[in-house]
Amino acid sequence: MPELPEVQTIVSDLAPLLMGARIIKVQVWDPLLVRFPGAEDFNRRLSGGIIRTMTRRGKYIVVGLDQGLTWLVHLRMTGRLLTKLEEDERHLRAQFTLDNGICLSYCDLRRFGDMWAFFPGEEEHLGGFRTLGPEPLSEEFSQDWLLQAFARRKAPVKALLLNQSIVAGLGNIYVDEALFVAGIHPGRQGHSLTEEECGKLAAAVKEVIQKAISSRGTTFRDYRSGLGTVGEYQQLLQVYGRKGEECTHCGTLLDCMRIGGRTSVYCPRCQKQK
DNA sequence: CCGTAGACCTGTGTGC
DNA sequence: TGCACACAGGTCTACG
Repeated sequence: MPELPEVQTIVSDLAPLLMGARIIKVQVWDPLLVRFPGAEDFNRRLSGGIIRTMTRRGKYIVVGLDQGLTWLVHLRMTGRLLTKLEEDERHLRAQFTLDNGICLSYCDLRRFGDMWAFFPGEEEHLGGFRTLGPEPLSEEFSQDWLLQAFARRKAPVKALLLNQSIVAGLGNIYVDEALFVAGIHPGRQGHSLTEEECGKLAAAVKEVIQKAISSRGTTFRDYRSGLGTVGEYQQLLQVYGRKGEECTHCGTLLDCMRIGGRTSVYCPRCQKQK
Protein backbone atom coordinates (compact mmCIF):
# COMPACT_ATOMS: atom_id res chain seq x y z
CA MET A 1 0.00 0.00 0.00
CA PRO A 2 2.26 2.77 1.09
CA GLU A 3 5.00 4.16 -1.12
CA LEU A 4 7.78 6.52 -0.08
CA PRO A 5 5.62 9.61 0.66
CA GLU A 6 3.19 7.62 2.80
CA VAL A 7 5.99 5.91 4.76
CA GLN A 8 7.71 9.29 5.21
CA THR A 9 4.48 10.76 6.62
CA ILE A 10 4.10 7.87 9.05
CA VAL A 11 7.69 8.27 10.24
CA SER A 12 7.37 12.06 10.57
CA ASP A 13 4.19 11.68 12.62
CA LEU A 14 5.39 8.88 14.88
CA ALA A 15 9.03 9.80 15.49
CA PRO A 16 8.34 12.67 17.95
CA LEU A 17 5.90 10.47 19.89
CA LEU A 18 8.19 7.44 20.16
CA MET A 19 11.60 9.04 20.63
CA GLY A 20 13.18 8.11 23.96
CA ALA A 21 10.33 5.77 24.92
CA ARG A 22 11.03 2.31 26.30
CA ILE A 23 9.18 -0.70 24.86
CA ILE A 24 7.73 -2.48 27.90
CA LYS A 25 5.61 -5.11 26.16
CA VAL A 26 5.69 -6.83 22.75
CA GLN A 27 2.70 -8.86 21.53
CA VAL A 28 2.67 -10.55 18.11
CA TRP A 29 -0.38 -12.56 17.11
CA ASP A 30 0.34 -13.15 13.42
CA PRO A 31 3.05 -15.78 12.78
CA LEU A 32 3.62 -14.37 9.27
CA LEU A 33 4.72 -10.97 10.59
CA VAL A 34 8.22 -11.59 11.98
CA ARG A 35 10.83 -12.46 9.34
CA PHE A 36 13.92 -12.41 11.56
CA PRO A 37 14.90 -13.64 14.09
CA GLY A 38 12.34 -16.20 15.42
CA ALA A 39 9.22 -14.97 17.20
CA GLU A 40 10.67 -15.49 20.68
CA ASP A 41 13.99 -13.78 19.96
CA PHE A 42 12.15 -10.92 18.25
CA ASN A 43 10.16 -10.27 21.46
CA ARG A 44 13.24 -10.64 23.62
CA ARG A 45 15.33 -8.27 21.54
CA LEU A 46 12.75 -5.47 21.44
CA SER A 47 11.40 -5.81 24.99
CA GLY A 48 12.99 -3.25 27.30
CA GLY A 49 14.62 -1.41 24.39
CA ILE A 50 14.63 2.38 24.19
CA ILE A 51 13.77 3.97 20.85
CA ARG A 52 16.63 6.30 19.84
CA THR A 53 15.97 7.01 16.16
CA MET A 54 13.18 6.56 13.64
CA THR A 55 13.86 7.10 9.94
CA ARG A 56 12.84 5.89 6.48
CA ARG A 57 14.79 4.16 3.71
CA GLY A 58 12.83 3.40 0.54
CA LYS A 59 9.54 2.00 1.82
CA TYR A 60 11.12 0.66 5.03
CA ILE A 61 10.66 2.15 8.49
CA VAL A 62 13.97 1.98 10.37
CA VAL A 63 13.83 2.17 14.18
CA GLY A 64 17.16 2.40 16.02
CA LEU A 65 17.49 1.09 19.59
CA ASP A 66 20.53 0.69 21.88
CA GLN A 67 23.45 -1.75 21.35
CA GLY A 68 23.14 -1.43 17.58
CA LEU A 69 19.75 -3.13 17.49
CA THR A 70 17.56 -2.10 14.53
CA TRP A 71 13.84 -2.72 14.27
CA LEU A 72 12.89 -2.81 10.59
CA VAL A 73 9.28 -2.59 9.34
CA HIS A 74 7.84 -2.96 5.82
CA LEU A 75 4.11 -2.32 5.47
CA ARG A 76 3.84 -3.92 1.97
CA MET A 77 0.27 -3.40 0.66
CA THR A 78 -2.02 -2.84 3.64
CA GLY A 79 0.13 -2.56 6.77
CA ARG A 80 -0.54 0.29 9.24
CA LEU A 81 1.31 1.50 12.32
CA LEU A 82 -1.16 3.40 14.49
CA THR A 83 -1.25 5.05 17.89
CA LYS A 84 -5.04 4.87 17.96
CA LEU A 85 -7.20 1.96 16.84
CA GLU A 86 -10.42 2.22 14.89
CA GLU A 87 -13.36 0.97 16.97
CA ASP A 88 -14.01 -2.06 14.78
CA GLU A 89 -10.42 -2.92 13.80
CA ARG A 90 -10.47 -6.51 12.57
CA HIS A 91 -6.86 -6.81 11.47
CA LEU A 92 -4.77 -6.17 14.57
CA ARG A 93 -1.60 -8.27 14.20
CA ALA A 94 0.76 -6.91 16.90
CA GLN A 95 1.07 -4.32 19.66
CA PHE A 96 4.04 -2.56 21.20
CA THR A 97 3.36 -0.98 24.59
CA LEU A 98 5.60 1.94 25.54
CA ASP A 99 6.42 3.41 28.95
CA ASN A 100 5.09 6.85 27.95
CA GLY A 101 1.45 5.79 27.73
CA ILE A 102 1.49 5.13 23.99
CA CYS A 103 0.56 1.75 22.55
CA LEU A 104 1.69 1.25 18.97
CA SER A 105 -0.63 -1.07 17.04
CA TYR A 106 0.27 -2.91 13.84
CA CYS A 107 -2.74 -3.74 11.63
CA ASP A 108 -2.60 -5.48 8.27
CA LEU A 109 -5.57 -6.67 6.21
CA ARG A 110 -3.60 -8.77 3.70
CA ARG A 111 -0.85 -9.88 6.11
CA PHE A 112 1.99 -9.17 3.66
CA GLY A 113 3.83 -6.85 6.07
CA ASP A 114 7.19 -7.86 7.56
CA MET A 115 9.30 -6.99 10.60
CA TRP A 116 12.92 -7.71 11.52
CA ALA A 117 15.03 -7.07 14.64
CA PHE A 118 18.70 -7.33 13.74
CA PHE A 119 22.19 -6.49 14.98
CA PRO A 120 25.16 -5.42 12.83
CA GLY A 121 26.46 -8.46 10.94
CA GLU A 122 23.01 -10.01 10.46
CA GLU A 123 22.21 -8.10 7.27
CA GLU A 124 22.03 -11.28 5.20
CA HIS A 125 18.55 -11.89 6.65
CA LEU A 126 17.12 -8.59 5.46
CA GLY A 127 16.06 -9.42 1.90
CA GLY A 128 15.56 -6.43 -0.38
CA PHE A 129 16.64 -3.90 2.24
CA ARG A 130 20.28 -4.64 1.41
CA THR A 131 19.97 -3.94 -2.29
CA LEU A 132 18.00 -0.70 -2.29
CA GLY A 133 18.99 1.82 -4.93
CA PRO A 134 19.37 5.57 -4.29
CA GLU A 135 16.68 7.69 -2.71
CA PRO A 136 14.77 9.60 -5.41
CA LEU A 137 15.40 12.95 -3.69
CA SER A 138 19.16 12.35 -3.39
CA GLU A 139 21.75 13.90 -5.71
CA GLU A 140 22.83 10.42 -6.75
CA PHE A 141 19.45 9.83 -8.40
CA SER A 142 19.87 11.82 -11.59
CA GLN A 143 19.78 11.79 -15.37
CA ASP A 144 23.13 9.98 -15.42
CA TRP A 145 21.99 7.39 -12.90
CA LEU A 146 18.93 6.48 -14.99
CA LEU A 147 20.96 6.46 -18.19
CA GLN A 148 23.34 3.81 -16.82
CA ALA A 149 20.57 1.87 -15.03
CA PHE A 150 18.49 1.66 -18.22
CA ALA A 151 21.40 0.80 -20.55
CA ARG A 152 20.83 -2.50 -22.37
CA ARG A 153 17.62 -3.11 -20.41
CA LYS A 154 14.76 -4.40 -22.53
CA ALA A 155 12.13 -4.34 -19.78
CA PRO A 156 9.51 -1.59 -19.93
CA VAL A 157 10.52 1.61 -18.13
CA LYS A 158 7.51 1.17 -15.86
CA ALA A 159 8.90 -2.14 -14.56
CA LEU A 160 12.40 -0.69 -14.16
CA LEU A 161 11.12 2.22 -12.02
CA LEU A 162 9.27 -0.26 -9.79
CA ASN A 163 12.57 -2.12 -9.27
CA GLN A 164 13.73 -1.00 -5.81
CA SER A 165 17.40 -1.60 -6.61
CA ILE A 166 17.26 1.02 -9.38
CA VAL A 167 15.48 3.63 -7.26
CA ALA A 168 14.10 3.13 -3.74
CA GLY A 169 10.55 3.94 -2.72
CA LEU A 170 8.52 4.25 -5.91
CA GLY A 171 5.35 2.17 -6.35
CA ASN A 172 2.52 1.93 -8.83
CA ILE A 173 0.96 5.34 -8.14
CA TYR A 174 4.05 7.53 -8.32
CA VAL A 175 5.64 5.69 -11.26
CA ASP A 176 2.51 6.30 -13.35
CA GLU A 177 2.39 9.95 -12.23
CA ALA A 178 6.09 10.55 -12.94
CA LEU A 179 5.92 8.95 -16.41
CA PHE A 180 2.98 11.22 -17.24
CA VAL A 181 4.80 14.34 -16.04
CA ALA A 182 7.85 13.32 -18.10
CA GLY A 183 5.68 12.51 -21.15
CA ILE A 184 7.08 8.97 -21.45
CA HIS A 185 5.03 5.89 -22.37
CA PRO A 186 5.19 3.23 -19.61
CA GLY A 187 5.87 0.46 -22.14
CA ARG A 188 9.03 2.01 -23.62
CA GLN A 189 12.04 -0.27 -23.30
CA GLY A 190 14.62 1.07 -20.85
CA HIS A 191 17.49 1.27 -23.34
CA SER A 192 15.36 3.30 -25.78
CA LEU A 193 15.23 6.35 -23.52
CA THR A 194 17.44 9.23 -24.64
CA GLU A 195 19.69 11.21 -22.32
CA GLU A 196 17.19 14.05 -22.42
CA GLU A 197 14.31 11.73 -21.53
CA CYS A 198 16.28 10.30 -18.59
CA GLY A 199 16.81 13.87 -17.39
CA LYS A 200 13.11 14.68 -17.70
CA LEU A 201 12.18 11.45 -15.93
CA ALA A 202 14.56 11.99 -12.99
CA ALA A 203 13.20 15.53 -12.57
CA ALA A 204 9.60 14.29 -12.80
CA VAL A 205 10.18 11.62 -10.13
CA LYS A 206 11.68 14.20 -7.77
CA GLU A 207 8.84 16.67 -8.38
CA VAL A 208 6.07 14.11 -7.89
CA ILE A 209 7.64 12.60 -4.77
CA GLN A 210 8.34 16.01 -3.21
CA LYS A 211 4.77 17.21 -3.80
CA ALA A 212 3.33 13.94 -2.49
CA ILE A 213 5.36 14.24 0.73
CA SER A 214 4.11 17.82 1.13
CA SER A 215 0.56 16.49 0.69
CA ARG A 216 1.14 13.77 3.31
CA GLY A 217 0.76 11.00 0.72
CA THR A 218 -2.13 9.52 -1.26
CA THR A 219 -5.14 7.79 0.28
CA PHE A 220 -6.79 5.79 -2.47
CA ARG A 221 -8.25 3.11 -0.24
CA ASP A 222 -6.41 1.88 2.81
CA TYR A 223 -3.59 4.23 3.62
CA ARG A 224 -3.63 6.08 6.96
CA SER A 225 -0.80 8.00 8.59
CA GLY A 226 0.56 7.06 12.01
CA LEU A 227 -2.08 9.37 13.48
CA GLY A 228 -4.86 7.67 11.50
CA THR A 229 -5.38 10.55 9.05
CA VAL A 230 -5.71 10.29 5.27
CA GLY A 231 -3.38 11.88 2.70
CA GLU A 232 -4.27 14.65 0.26
CA TYR A 233 -2.29 13.84 -2.89
CA GLN A 234 -5.20 11.85 -4.41
CA GLN A 235 -6.64 15.26 -5.37
CA LEU A 236 -3.52 15.92 -7.45
CA LEU A 237 -3.35 12.58 -9.27
CA GLN A 238 -3.24 13.08 -13.03
CA VAL A 239 -3.41 9.49 -14.29
CA TYR A 240 -3.44 6.85 -11.51
CA GLY A 241 -6.99 5.57 -10.98
CA ARG A 242 -8.31 7.81 -13.79
CA LYS A 243 -8.59 5.34 -16.69
CA GLY A 244 -11.25 6.52 -19.15
CA GLU A 245 -11.21 10.08 -17.81
CA GLU A 246 -9.86 13.07 -19.74
CA CYS A 247 -6.16 13.93 -19.74
CA THR A 248 -5.59 17.14 -17.76
CA HIS A 249 -3.31 18.44 -20.53
CA CYS A 250 -5.00 17.52 -23.83
CA GLY A 251 -8.42 16.07 -23.01
CA THR A 252 -7.70 12.71 -24.66
CA LEU A 253 -9.26 9.79 -22.76
CA LEU A 254 -6.69 8.07 -20.54
CA ASP A 255 -5.88 4.49 -21.50
CA CYS A 256 -4.48 1.63 -19.48
CA MET A 257 -2.34 -1.45 -20.01
CA ARG A 258 -0.94 -4.26 -17.88
CA ILE A 259 2.83 -4.10 -17.29
CA GLY A 260 4.66 -6.41 -14.93
CA GLY A 261 1.34 -7.52 -13.52
CA ARG A 262 0.43 -3.95 -12.59
CA THR A 263 -2.14 -1.62 -14.09
CA SER A 264 -0.53 1.35 -15.84
CA VAL A 265 -2.66 4.36 -16.74
CA TYR A 266 -1.33 6.84 -19.28
CA CYS A 267 -2.33 9.41 -21.88
CA PRO A 268 -1.96 7.92 -25.39
CA ARG A 269 -1.33 11.39 -26.82
CA CYS A 270 1.02 12.96 -24.23
CA GLN A 271 2.94 9.69 -23.72
CA LYS A 272 3.68 8.29 -27.18
CA GLN A 273 5.06 4.76 -27.57
CA LYS A 274 7.21 5.93 -30.54
C1' DC B 1 22.10 -11.86 -15.38
C1' DC B 2 17.50 -10.66 -17.44
C1' DG B 3 12.42 -10.72 -17.86
C1' DT B 4 7.93 -12.36 -16.77
C1' DA B 5 4.20 -15.17 -14.54
C1' DG B 6 2.69 -16.86 -10.31
C1' DA B 7 2.52 -16.89 -5.29
C1' DC B 8 1.71 -14.88 -0.91
C1' DC B 9 -3.30 -13.12 1.78
C1' DT B 10 -7.88 -10.92 2.51
C1' DG B 11 -11.26 -7.99 1.08
C1' DT B 12 -14.18 -5.23 -2.21
C1' DG B 13 -16.36 -4.12 -6.44
C1' DT B 14 -18.48 -5.71 -10.79
C1' DG B 15 -21.04 -8.33 -13.94
C1' DC B 16 -24.04 -12.15 -14.91
C1' DT C 1 -29.35 -12.10 -3.63
C1' DG C 2 -25.60 -15.30 -4.95
C1' DC C 3 -21.58 -16.54 -7.17
C1' DA C 4 -17.34 -16.13 -9.88
C1' DC C 5 -13.83 -13.35 -11.13
C1' DA C 6 -10.80 -9.33 -11.44
C1' DC C 7 -8.31 -6.31 -8.92
C1' DA C 8 -5.83 -3.84 -4.90
C1' DG C 9 -0.06 2.01 -2.74
C1' DG C 10 4.50 -4.81 -2.83
C1' DT C 11 7.87 -7.88 -3.16
C1' DC C 12 9.72 -12.85 -3.71
C1' DT C 13 10.50 -17.18 -6.19
C1' DA C 14 10.76 -20.11 -9.89
C1' DC C 15 11.55 -20.86 -14.52
C1' DG C 16 12.72 -20.08 -19.55
